[in-house]
Amino acid sequence: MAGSGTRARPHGSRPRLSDVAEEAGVSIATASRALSGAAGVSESMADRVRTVAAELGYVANLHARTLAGGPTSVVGLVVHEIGDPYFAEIASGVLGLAAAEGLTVQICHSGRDPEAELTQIRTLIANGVGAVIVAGSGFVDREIRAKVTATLKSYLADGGRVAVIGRHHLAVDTVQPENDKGGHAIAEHVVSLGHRRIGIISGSRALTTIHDRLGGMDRALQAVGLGVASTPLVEAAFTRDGGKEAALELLERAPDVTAIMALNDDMAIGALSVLRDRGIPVPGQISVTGFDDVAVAQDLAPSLTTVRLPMGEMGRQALELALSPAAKRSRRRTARAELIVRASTAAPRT
Amino acid sequence: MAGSGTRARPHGSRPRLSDVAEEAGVSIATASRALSGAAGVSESMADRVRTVAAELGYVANLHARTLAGGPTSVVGLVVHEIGDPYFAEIASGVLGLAAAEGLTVQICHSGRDPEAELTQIRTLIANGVGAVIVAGSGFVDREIRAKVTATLKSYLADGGRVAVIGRHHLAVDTVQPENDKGGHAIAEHVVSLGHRRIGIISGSRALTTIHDRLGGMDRALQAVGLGVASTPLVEAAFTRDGGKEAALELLERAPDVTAIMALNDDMAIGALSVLRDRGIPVPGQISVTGFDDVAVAQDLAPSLTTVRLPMGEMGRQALELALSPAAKRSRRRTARAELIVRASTAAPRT
DNA sequence: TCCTTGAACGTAAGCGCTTACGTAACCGCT
DNA sequence: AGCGGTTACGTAAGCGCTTACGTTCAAGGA
Repeated sequence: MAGSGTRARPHGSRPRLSDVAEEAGVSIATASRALSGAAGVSESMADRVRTVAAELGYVANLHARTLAGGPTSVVGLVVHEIGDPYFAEIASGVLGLAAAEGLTVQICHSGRDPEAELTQIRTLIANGVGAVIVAGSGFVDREIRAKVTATLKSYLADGGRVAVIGRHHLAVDTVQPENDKGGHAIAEHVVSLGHRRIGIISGSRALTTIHDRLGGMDRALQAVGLGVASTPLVEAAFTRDGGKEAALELLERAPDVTAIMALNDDMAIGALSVLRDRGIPVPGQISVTGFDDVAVAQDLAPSLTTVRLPMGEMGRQALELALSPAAKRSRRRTARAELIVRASTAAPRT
Repeated sequence: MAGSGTRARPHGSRPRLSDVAEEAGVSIATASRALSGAAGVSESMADRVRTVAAELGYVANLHARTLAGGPTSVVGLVVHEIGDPYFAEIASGVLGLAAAEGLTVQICHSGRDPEAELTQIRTLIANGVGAVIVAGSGFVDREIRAKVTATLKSYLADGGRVAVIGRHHLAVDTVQPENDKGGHAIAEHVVSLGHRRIGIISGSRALTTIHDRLGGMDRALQAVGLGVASTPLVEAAFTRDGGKEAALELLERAPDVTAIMALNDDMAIGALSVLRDRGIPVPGQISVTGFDDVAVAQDLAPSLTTVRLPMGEMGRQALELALSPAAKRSRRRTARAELIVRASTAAPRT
């Protein structure tokens, strides 16, 4: 953990609190109180100290402050992959609010590796962040989940704050997108268009998000006598390339499908590219749907029918939860899923 | 800066170095040396301490370590907007290498506001990061630039490490994409197809990146008796919506253009959507080009002719520079620009 | 055998802050 | 005038670590 770290500068030319105090002719205790807005300093004195601090360009040393028990001003954010638009937009929401609150954010991305995620959560906690936000689906794996839960619990017990996005089984503050409802809506849209030979391209079912979305889809399919279990389904990486792979395999296994539901937009984009390469018209021959409504979904050709999730807002709310005083019971905010019908879906050819 | 921060937990149940030392029956100095791999401890003793530490689940307190003069393990990254694929991919490169090196990354995004950027650089430095990476075009504004430079210089003088991406005028380690060369390549491609009535949609020229890209384009245009100065050019926000706006205005001002060069992919995407809305065939009637080659460029319809920049690699290299020991002279690494010809460009109708 | 030497470990002094507690001055009250 | 109660500030004890400097002890040279 240290190895390649750069060495801290010895003193630096940065003024210290003692410099400010001396210059203002007060004790460092008074200076500290004045600058932190604590009680016990006269208004005139506080003003004087603040002025001197400004003149000297004084900025408190975060490490010293935190070590001494002051307020923390950094929060941690763990995502699967920051390069993904889904997570990038969540991060953007978090960063936006953080900046407004004068906080900075430490971000880790796990590359979708459960072990790495656990390690990173621990690292963030060790780094002394005041709050941790974990974004992205949890892993179904019992053992990992137990460890994550235990880690977060003990962090909470130590006074840390935690919020998760899309992981409703953890008993902590949660921002939960309506994965089930969204899955239901999109599947219902597809069947209501008349599709009955439907294929699904999915990420790993080890992700709870997938599980929930599939659950919603299943309900809609059941309503017309189908079901996820009896539907051709291919699992692949939850990415564009995974979508390509899955689409290829799906077309092989079930060449007669009239609709393909992808479990996120990235996979749908991959599927679209495969269909384009094959010269299969969308939605003429096959309809395609996504999930998330990443920014580019509207710019694809055909523009993508999908379920919109307010990613930025979700990030923002997660931070809000994390910043609000801890509650006895864990709170939950729901992020609405909204069906966005665009040009990639149509009734099947008869 | 403090205000909304959460309060640091008082003790927490986290084991401290003294706990490890006691358990192992040594002094904390020895324990510290053993864990940091410093000399002066016998191998057997070091092993014992490490074992105990592992058993106790000991993780060093970052703040204490840094305050005491240990190595820093967090680096700062400043980008314009983390939600943009361009910056998200840079961040992904940084995070990837950082994780491998056992470092964590504090990310700020300025929302393209020069003042905010300066503030955030200062905040990161105040937070005690060991290195800061500033990504994204610099602002041409003299005053701001001087302040940024001064801030980074004094940070460097204090032993901090700095690397910038795409800001060649700062005398610090730089990863520089070939903006000029890329601009030249794409413009040359367009004119070589036969286009002579070309429009440009651009972000603010206050960004050095834009300046450089336009410079390259100008050289290519000059070669056929044109030039940026005599070319219809619309400035707007460096985003998808900015691209829409700019495209609308451009079509009004110069309805007879046969090609539109956008200064990044986001703007090109916006332009494409306007053209689609208007029913203007691309590239049938108007060719469109972008810049950056964000992931979705290949998935648009038509797929986008653009200039590829290795964003992830740029981020990675920036961190590499920042981690390598400081050199007397500032180093520069060049990120190659590569023309990617896809389906959005064609010869003009005759 | 005595002294030098260096490896191995302990002692303790901070790093720059926050804050519990102590102290002095001052208020109004009886 | 004498008292308790504020208020405004100073003193000093850490927060959990790193590291310069001491100390101890075994090995080696004379």
